[in-house]
Amino acid sequence: MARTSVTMKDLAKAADVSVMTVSRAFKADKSIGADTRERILRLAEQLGYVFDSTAANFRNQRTDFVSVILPSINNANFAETVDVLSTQLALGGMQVLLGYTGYSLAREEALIDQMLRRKPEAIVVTGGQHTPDARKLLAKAGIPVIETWDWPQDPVQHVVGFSNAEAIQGVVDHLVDRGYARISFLGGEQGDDFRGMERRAGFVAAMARHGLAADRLVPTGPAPASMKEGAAALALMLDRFPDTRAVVCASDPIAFGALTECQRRGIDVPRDLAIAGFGAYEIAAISHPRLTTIDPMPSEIGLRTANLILRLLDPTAPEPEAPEQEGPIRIRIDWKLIPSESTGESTGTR
Amino acid sequence: MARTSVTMKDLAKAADVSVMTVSRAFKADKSIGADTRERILRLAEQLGYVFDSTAANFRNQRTDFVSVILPSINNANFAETVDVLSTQLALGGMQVLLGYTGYSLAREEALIDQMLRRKPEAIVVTGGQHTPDARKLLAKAGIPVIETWDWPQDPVQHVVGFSNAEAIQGVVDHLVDRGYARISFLGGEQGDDFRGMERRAGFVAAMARHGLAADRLVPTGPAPASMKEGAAALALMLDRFPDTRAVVCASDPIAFGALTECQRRGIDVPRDLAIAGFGAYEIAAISHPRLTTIDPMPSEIGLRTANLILRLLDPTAPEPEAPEQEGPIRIRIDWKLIPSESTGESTGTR
DNA sequence: TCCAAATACGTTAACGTTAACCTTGGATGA
DNA sequence: TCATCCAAGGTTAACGTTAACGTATTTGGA
Repeated sequence: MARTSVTMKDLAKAADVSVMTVSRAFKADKSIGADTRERILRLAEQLGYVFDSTAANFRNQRTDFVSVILPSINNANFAETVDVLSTQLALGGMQVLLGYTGYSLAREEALIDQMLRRKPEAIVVTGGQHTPDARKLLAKAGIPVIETWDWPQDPVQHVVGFSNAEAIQGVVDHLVDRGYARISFLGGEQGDDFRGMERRAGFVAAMARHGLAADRLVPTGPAPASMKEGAAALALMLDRFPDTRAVVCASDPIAFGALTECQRRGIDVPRDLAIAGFGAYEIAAISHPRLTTIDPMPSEIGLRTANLILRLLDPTAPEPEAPEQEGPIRIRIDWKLIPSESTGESTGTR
Repeated sequence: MARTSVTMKDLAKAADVSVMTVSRAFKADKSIGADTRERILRLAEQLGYVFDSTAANFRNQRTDFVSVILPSINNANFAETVDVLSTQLALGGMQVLLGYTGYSLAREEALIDQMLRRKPEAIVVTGGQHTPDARKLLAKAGIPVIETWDWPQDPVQHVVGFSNAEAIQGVVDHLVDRGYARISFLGGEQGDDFRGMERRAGFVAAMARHGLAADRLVPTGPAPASMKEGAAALALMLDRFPDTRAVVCASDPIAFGALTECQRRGIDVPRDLAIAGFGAYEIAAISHPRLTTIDPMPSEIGLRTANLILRLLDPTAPEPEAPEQEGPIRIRIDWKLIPSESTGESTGTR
């Protein structure tokens, strides 16, 4: 904190008014003369006064913080959600407090505990999977809790998300529709990577629904899966299931890694092998060939989450019938299948 | 903030002790009996008490916040710096406050102003370019100011960065070394994208140093340049300077976009055209061919910045001779050239 | 002309926690 | 046996801002 901090008291003395008048000068308060306000503001400039939000927040019992907990910021999808969320909340005067779990539920619990001490107005978590203690903390926090990027079977409170399993089924349907049958899955098997695991489960379910064997499962390492791991997984897949005609990947980085491995081996995509990803990363739209993928609408998630929070915290909002309990809000995000070059043209059975 | 907040006062009443004793129970304070502490902690659990850091921070005049201002979080390089920085600072009990400028100096100024009101312990900015008012705000903030990801000619205070111009010269040297002469540059021309512009300037200077013409400059759009813009820029370059044998790109996304455009056109990289990027993104290490690039050591920047902050704020640090003014610290990060497949083998003049 | 209402301030107390200092009842040692 | 010390607490006041309320002074309408 600044060593020599000029406070409102100093300003008041210099302007020969009360501290309250100074306070009013910095607010949209009409019960202060225009000239007085201007004089105080000019004086503030001169004395180098900086408004102390921490004191104001403390006094008002309102921090204007929103805690956002995510696995990692080093992921284009999460980054986009956070970008939009932060920007939108900033418009409402709120500041996001970011925390990273490193894909560990234990760290998530510790983070939630820490975050709650900062008295945020709301807390946003990624995924619907938490430790029992984390759930308890969230439930008793007394502030809006929003789970995102998932469609929890038993939500804590509000939800802005989608079913990863369903989205993957969209990919499988697309491949089956194009005539593919011998389909492998790359990714998601390890420990705390619940989104990856849910995508794998969705793959298995979708294959079963089509009467196809879903035993071509190739794991990648613990989350986050890198492009390199995608390449390695494809190599492993070719070794174990050489007659595979299409691969569904748990993420675009995995898919792109797999694509590069094909390029190195002279395997033509999609002629010899089709590849589908997940996430609609920038790379999917420009790689050669372009990757078929699922767009989970990360900016939509960020936007809807921000707007939900602003609405929940808006004191001027029209109270519903039951004054205190409006009930949790569940916003389902519509993922979009983006069919592209890497899963080829529809040409009968393959 | 939680509707019904249990305070230390409530806890004190329940435990039949003074508020101060409760406070001590939550600190590493030895002047409290082990049994009393345990009793209070258990009671806290029961009553659902949550420690209020905002009050503690206010009372202590210490927020444990560090403001970090960057162009965008949706950039793997910045994201990595922030990831490491946040994680490292969290070890010291500090929380990062993130702000995004969207590559606009005007927004940077507004952000700095807002951030300073939160009374952070230190402020980290990206780049050495600021509006005059922003500079003034930083200089008078009374807290450590660290400029990163750049090597400012006139630093505000501390610096953890590198010269983008020099780094690009490393790329040019590498290309010239491999025998390339007709070299184009893609990227960096627009408004507030100073890092891109500095890289372009570095390119021009390096070419001049080698006695080569540096007139093959192809701009991309305003920052951040996308892969798609990289592809478009390459197309434009081929049109304008068809005899080009190598392209230096202001970033890896641009370089990868250019690479895909080559693939689509049947241009063999590096046989027909060499491509070099900047940033050592994941994609550079796995694309086919792999991209020659510059690693600006983003995690190193984050780590060194975090450690610098922790050291500057550590009250137990040995005071230097002059008690108050140690003088600004300038940490130069060593970028690394990563030569790879996209700039081919050294085979004489091209 | 006179009173009510509006305008432009000032006063008081409080938000939850903690540094600094004070108090008490043993234990310790000579 | 008594001064001394320590462990384990308690008291007081303060961090900077603002909601709520109080008080002059001016304004305007009948």
